[in-house]
Amino acid sequence: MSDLNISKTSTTYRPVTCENCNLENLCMPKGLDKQEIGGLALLVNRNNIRQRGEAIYHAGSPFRGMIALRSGSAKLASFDQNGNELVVAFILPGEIVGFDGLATQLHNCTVTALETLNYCHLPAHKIEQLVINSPGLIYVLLQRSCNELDSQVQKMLMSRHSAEKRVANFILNISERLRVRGYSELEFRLSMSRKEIGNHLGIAHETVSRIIQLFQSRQFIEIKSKQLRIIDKKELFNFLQPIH
Amino acid sequence: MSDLNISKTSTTYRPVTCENCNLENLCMPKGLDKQEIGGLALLVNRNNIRQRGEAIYHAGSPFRGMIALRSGSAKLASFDQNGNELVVAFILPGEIVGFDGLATQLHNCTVTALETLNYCHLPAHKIEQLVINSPGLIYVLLQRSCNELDSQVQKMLMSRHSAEKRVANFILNISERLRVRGYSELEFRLSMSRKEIGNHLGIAHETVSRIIQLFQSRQFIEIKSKQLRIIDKKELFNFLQPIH
DNA sequence: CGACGCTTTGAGGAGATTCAAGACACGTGG
DNA sequence: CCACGTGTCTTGAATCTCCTCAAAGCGTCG
Repeated sequence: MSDLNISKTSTTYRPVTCENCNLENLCMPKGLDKQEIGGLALLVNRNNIRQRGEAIYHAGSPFRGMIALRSGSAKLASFDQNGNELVVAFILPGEIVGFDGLATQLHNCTVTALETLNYCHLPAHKIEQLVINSPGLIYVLLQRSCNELDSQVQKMLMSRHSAEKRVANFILNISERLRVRGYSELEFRLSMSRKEIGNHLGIAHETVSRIIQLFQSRQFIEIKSKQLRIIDKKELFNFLQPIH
Repeated sequence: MSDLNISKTSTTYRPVTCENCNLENLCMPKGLDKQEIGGLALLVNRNNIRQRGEAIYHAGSPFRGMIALRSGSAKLASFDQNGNELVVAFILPGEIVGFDGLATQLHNCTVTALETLNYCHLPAHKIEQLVINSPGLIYVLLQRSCNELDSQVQKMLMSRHSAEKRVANFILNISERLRVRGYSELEFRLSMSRKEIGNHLGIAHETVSRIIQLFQSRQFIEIKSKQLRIIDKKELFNFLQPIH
């Protein structure tokens, strides 16, 4: 609380709105005019926090609206009829979730914090207003949704490849997404467990572990627990080639 | 041409538009008011035809717009860097494709006719008009896109299961989609090859063949070449249960 | 009718899983 | 600050599912 007050009285402080959000062009406003961004700013709830293990929304619950992650990371997971978890995606800052509930008005997935995170929330009941007042934003959501479809197809393509290629691609994919968002692309923390990685990639967690050790033994990466450093990006890319 | 003229002078003839399309509630107009449907009718090109093996659009080509299949069937396929095909989905009447090009304005996938087909086409350049003139339609597209995402997650869930469960689920999935669209759910023609089924399900075509024969030997189905009859739907469902 | 592709069936092998057990890391409480 | 316990991670060995390769049968279309 005291920290917050200091910030508020600081001369450099400005409240974070959509206009000056540092996720510009990564979150929803991409491609909108200033008027529309201003309108969006009035609808969005900012600065929501979740601790590791806490959910933002649950599978089966009514559609909550769209969520834009500002910091931290999360996993998006679905469940089969027996309650087995399927990790659909890992979510990084600037990425959006919520599409899994938009069509049916019931969430298909659960979003769970992998570490302390902060997010913006566009409530479901305000989306209808946007259809009339800011159709451009709905179009942006449509584009985002289609981006998600594209990346699902990419994942489907990867599922045809060996476990080694999947892990190499996974590391490079996280690296690239962090780079685009201004984080270090060569050194970062894997906030998810081996089990969650394996679940997401469709391989056993023991296999993930073996392959990570293999990459380390070949000096492609250095791994200490969850801390990852990419030593030889080129060799990781080579792993994706047909010869392997 | 002469057939067309006969139709036009026939007293029972009415041009097919979005207002009287027999795909009502399956194609895009779902949830739109009459004015919007009328507006859409002016933008859509109807009665496009492709023969078996011909493409509606190709991966890598500029976004053509949205396609609603009216009759026949198609496959939606992506390709990896080595040109290997990945069958992303099979498309049945009333279903929509085109999302793979909407975000990037370049198609990610190729759509190929599996048999003679007929489709409606909403051209790409007219979609921008819709954002302003008929935001409701963009919202419908967003919902459809999210439906696609949901079904991709379902496919991801199935990929965790055995080859037998995948084939059982595939047959039941086609059956259900045909039923919803008013076709026979127990007897139909599989317009795709075993190879394409295997590619889509992530298993070898020999495995598909073996499992289809297994199902036939157990009297769950009857298969003659591509003609399929479901004899015991319940037993196919049983195959999806954990005990198997 | 011949050729080609699709489908079926068999045999052997490879990659990944499962099971098991020990090492390690982390958070808690003494 | 260290001991402790729990969950995560690593490593090994045996097993299994499915793939690959091969060849024959079938269907279809020019």
